[in-house]
Amino acid sequence: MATIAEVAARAGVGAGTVSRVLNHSPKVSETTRARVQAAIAELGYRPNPLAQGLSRGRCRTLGVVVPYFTTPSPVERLRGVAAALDGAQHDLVIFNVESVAHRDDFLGTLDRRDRADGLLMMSFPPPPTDLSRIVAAGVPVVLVDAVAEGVSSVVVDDVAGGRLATEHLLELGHERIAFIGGDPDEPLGFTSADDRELGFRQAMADAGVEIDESLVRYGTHAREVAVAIAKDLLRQDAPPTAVFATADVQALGVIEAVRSLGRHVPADLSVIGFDDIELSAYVGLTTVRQPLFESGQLATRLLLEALAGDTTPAVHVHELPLEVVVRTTTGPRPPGAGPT
Amino acid sequence: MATIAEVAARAGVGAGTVSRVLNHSPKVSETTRARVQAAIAELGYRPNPLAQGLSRGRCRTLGVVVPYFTTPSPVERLRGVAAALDGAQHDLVIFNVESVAHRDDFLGTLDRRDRADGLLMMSFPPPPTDLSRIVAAGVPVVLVDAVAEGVSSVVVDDVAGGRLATEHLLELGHERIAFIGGDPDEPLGFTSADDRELGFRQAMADAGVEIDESLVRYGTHAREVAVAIAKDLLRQDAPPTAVFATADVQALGVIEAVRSLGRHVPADLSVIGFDDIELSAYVGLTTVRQPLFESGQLATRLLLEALAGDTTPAVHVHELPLEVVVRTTTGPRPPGAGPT
DNA sequence: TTGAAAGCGTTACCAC
DNA sequence: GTGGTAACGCTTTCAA
Repeated sequence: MATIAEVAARAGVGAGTVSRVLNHSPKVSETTRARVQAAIAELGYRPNPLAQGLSRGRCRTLGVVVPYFTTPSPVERLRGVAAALDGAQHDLVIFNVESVAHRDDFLGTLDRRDRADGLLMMSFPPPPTDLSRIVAAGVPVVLVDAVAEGVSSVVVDDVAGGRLATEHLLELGHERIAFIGGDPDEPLGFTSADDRELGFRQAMADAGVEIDESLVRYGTHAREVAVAIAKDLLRQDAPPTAVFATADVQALGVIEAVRSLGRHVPADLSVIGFDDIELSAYVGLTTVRQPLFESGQLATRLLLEALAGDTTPAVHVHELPLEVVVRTTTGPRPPGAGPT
Repeated sequence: MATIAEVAARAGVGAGTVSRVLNHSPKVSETTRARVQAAIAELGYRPNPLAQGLSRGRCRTLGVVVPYFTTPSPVERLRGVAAALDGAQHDLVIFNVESVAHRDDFLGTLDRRDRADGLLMMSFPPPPTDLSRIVAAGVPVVLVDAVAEGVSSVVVDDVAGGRLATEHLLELGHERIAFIGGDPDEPLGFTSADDRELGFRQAMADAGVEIDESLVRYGTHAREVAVAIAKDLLRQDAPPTAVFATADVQALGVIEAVRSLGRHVPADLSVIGFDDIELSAYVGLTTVRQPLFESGQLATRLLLEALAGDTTPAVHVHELPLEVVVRTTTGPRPPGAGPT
């Protein structure tokens, strides 16, 4: 592999000049530039990224810290990241988080420009001390689906989303509405499900409909868990006529449970989810759509901007719109469905 | 950020000694080691990866070159990669390929240890010249779902898989079997669908069943494409009673088409796919399961082995098993379904 | 406009 | 065992 020194020798110039040509410095005469470029071409020279990184203090790498990066929502977001990164001069490094230990490992070491030029953190609230250490170290950070003092973020209004979902069910005449939230023991502390619950409660209160707390459940995103919850819900004396699950993967589990009991969606149970993952369109799940792809794309753009400009862009919370996508899993409350 | 020099100064030793402590060299006395470690702890020192990389000629990074990394099969494979990488001292860099230009860009620049210590290439046959250039540069490569001279790979027997799928349908009594292969204009030159077609043709021939070439179609993995093909197939005068789609995503499109025509699976049409992506289990798709997760995991292990040992491991083609997973989308040929 | 040389932070070789 | 000191390959002053 040719080095800058060899190129310089061949072109009969100093290494500095080659570097200037490489970095499009305007202060190089046309003739030398041509000569250097010829030498570069002849030698098939490409700069060593490690050396550039060491010298410049950056490493042309974008890190994405993301829990369970192969699950549907993160994947959609990463699709957006990849799209925004296309053509940009940065490699995409994935820091997959599956436990608090993972998270702390990564966050503990990413507070320097030699590991990643910029960081995207997705769907988990970074511990404030880690975050501020990283920011203080001069590593630009953009949060997706989380907010924190001093860093830009891309979010949706989960409370409003919870309200939207609930209102949709209320409008269809449902009153015995079950709610399935996130795992309360989730170690990474995701908050969006809680916010959606808040929206659920607000909408119910606004509609003057009392919540039957026995219909409020929580569970992980494992399909079996949602299946079990739904079965239990349906076996009650007074089963719900509708369910709001705070994640599509849970909603899909609910549908599976309904079918396995020989019941039908939405005739016996209306189901609305949240996210609008790819699978949902296929299955016909009614859901609150959040722009997952766009969130990754926008966040990446913000990060690239922060990297490009020498002036740090203003900290801003970008809110993406939410929208109820009505498909086939929600319908009017069945006429004889118990006392209101 | 503390440097090795500062640590050395604080510990009252030379930088070399600190380096030795860092790299667990045995030739350091216990007392100095303790002193150095104390200094490291006090200063919160962590070595600069860029500098280490430059000096050592490696960069503790594993690159995965993968087309459409957010589609179901690659995602499953990446899950295996991440699992195998857990705890390993390497960052995961994704080189997402969506065009020949992408591919050539990456393959053109990845022939050096300063970009990635090792490379996984998934599901596309790397151009031989690129591959040999990379290998010649000393970058260990493992192929997944592709084979090439001189590099280890993890594969399945796609021909046998095509046979398996076809035999399953034949055993159910089907004879008018449609086939949906991959896009012949696919620019990256995936070959697995072609091999599966070969297996399809072999099995049909072995069973003495003639193939109606009007039932042999090709298309991309976009769902609409499979939907269109299936609709067209079903509108024929003598429609098929079964379909073998070489990818689950296509099979799902077929099912969608059947339903949209008011027909039923498998009563009107049996459908078998290939891959066994996560969605397939959910939908109940009968399919030929290939160990996607395991392929990524095994390939990563092989690569890590190659990186760890100073002796290059023997080149070997690892074949993973294939298996028909019978679920609910295939059934016996309906009695009155046309002449055999 | 250009060359020379001093970093950037490690590792590894060579003496002691 | 340990310190000193070249690399490693680039960027970026500083002079000229």
